[in-house]
Amino acid sequence: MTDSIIEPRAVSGFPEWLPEEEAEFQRLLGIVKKGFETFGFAPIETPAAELLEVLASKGEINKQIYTLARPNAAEEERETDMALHFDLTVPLARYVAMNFDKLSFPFRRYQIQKVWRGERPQKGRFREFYQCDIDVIGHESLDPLNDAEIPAVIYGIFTKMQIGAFVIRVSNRKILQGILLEFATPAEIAMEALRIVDRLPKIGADAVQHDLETGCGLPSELAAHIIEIAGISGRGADVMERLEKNNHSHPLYLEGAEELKLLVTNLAALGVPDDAFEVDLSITRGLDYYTGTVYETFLRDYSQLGSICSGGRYDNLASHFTTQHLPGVGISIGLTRLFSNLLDAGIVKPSAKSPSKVLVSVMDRARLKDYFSAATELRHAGIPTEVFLENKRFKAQIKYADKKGIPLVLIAGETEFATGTWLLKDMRNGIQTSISRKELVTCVSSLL
RNA sequence: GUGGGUAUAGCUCAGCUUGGUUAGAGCGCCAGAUUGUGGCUCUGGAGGUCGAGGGUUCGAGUCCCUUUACCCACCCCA
Repeated sequence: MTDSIIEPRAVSGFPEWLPEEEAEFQRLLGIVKKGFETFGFAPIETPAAELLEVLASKGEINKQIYTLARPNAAEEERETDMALHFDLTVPLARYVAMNFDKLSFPFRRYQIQKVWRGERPQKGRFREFYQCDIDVIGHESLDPLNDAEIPAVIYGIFTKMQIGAFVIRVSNRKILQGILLEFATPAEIAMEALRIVDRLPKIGADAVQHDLETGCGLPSELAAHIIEIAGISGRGADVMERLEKNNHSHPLYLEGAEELKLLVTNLAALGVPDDAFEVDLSITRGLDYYTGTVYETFLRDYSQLGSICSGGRYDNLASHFTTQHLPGVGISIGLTRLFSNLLDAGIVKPSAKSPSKVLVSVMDRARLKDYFSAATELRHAGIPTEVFLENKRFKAQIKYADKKGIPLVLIAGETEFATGTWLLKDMRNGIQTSISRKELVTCVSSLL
């Protein structure tokens, strides 16, 4: 045996958590899952790998896509056409196109899976991370009411997470697009202009004005007007009022305003309070497949964390895979990034290191069967229980419960066996109570 | 891809400017004080090729060069 050990190193950008952190992550994951299902979204899972051809359906192969390879495979059996999915939208498009005849529309699905991107990792940016997606896919058409319901899903989830005040910001790309088209801006230029406007909060009005003029060739008056409109934000009703005072008449503009109004007027009934919602016309999202409503969600006290959930409406999900017309609307929560930020900020705290609620200590190894049957009773009652199996002093057993965050310790030695009255110690306050062996489950339950 | 920074104990870091006995601290870990009781305290202990390679020097954790890794920011995004 060689005495050289390989220095253990994890791949940068591929995060992993300690048990007490992972438990918290799983708790949040459960909230997301429940939140999605509460709105009738059905879970699906697609493979980690797709054919490169499928992932590259939008034209070029994204620089950030990882392919799969077997470095030791013989030359002739090397597969180079498999790649890890980069998001969940393209796999969804493929899935819907393939199963079109078996799915019922509108199709409401959620998908919580890891995705992989070849990025340079840094704080809050990973190469492997969880995306939690919901989408509603319509066939031929999808009512704008679907757009209105999405904020309610988001609101429900982040409220349950108890991660502080947050705000869902919503806009509709058709509004700015309509204005640009009204002034005869070519479609591609309009698209580019929206991308620039998206950076308004980040780089400021002057920089955007400059970029719109020099980058897109917009007349300075139009650029200024776009910035003015994009600068509108606030309570839904107030923004709608301001928009109605504008005299724009382009059909796209009117459509966008109408859709936004539908969303705004239904929020209260859908359970989204005013203080968690804002219309912000500067939100356009850089991605060009969004065609109408767009969403971004921020924590009020930690806006520097960036958007914790975003998405929007698109015209046609799977135009590369089918001739069926499939409009949709969806959002994605980047749970890994959110979780890692929440941990750093101390908004979520690591939980206990073990799910165990009871540690059965073993004082007398000759009575093992008594300890095991007590544990079995507790387990049958659904109470996570472990028995201390190592041959160590009692002190070490108590210490173990303390370190693992196990709240209750069941104790029985010579005296207890003699009287049939065991001890139950509550580690949280140090209080130790004598309990009848027969009432074990009842007593434990009442302390949990 | 562009620009900065860091690398010393399991973890967080000091030591480097002004090179010089056995390289330190806090936390964590193990043991004991208390052989049926954790957290607090005290005592003791284990644990380091000072990222790697080369150079300068009588002598390098410290100075110089190379290299690798990681971190942060930009771009973009979740």
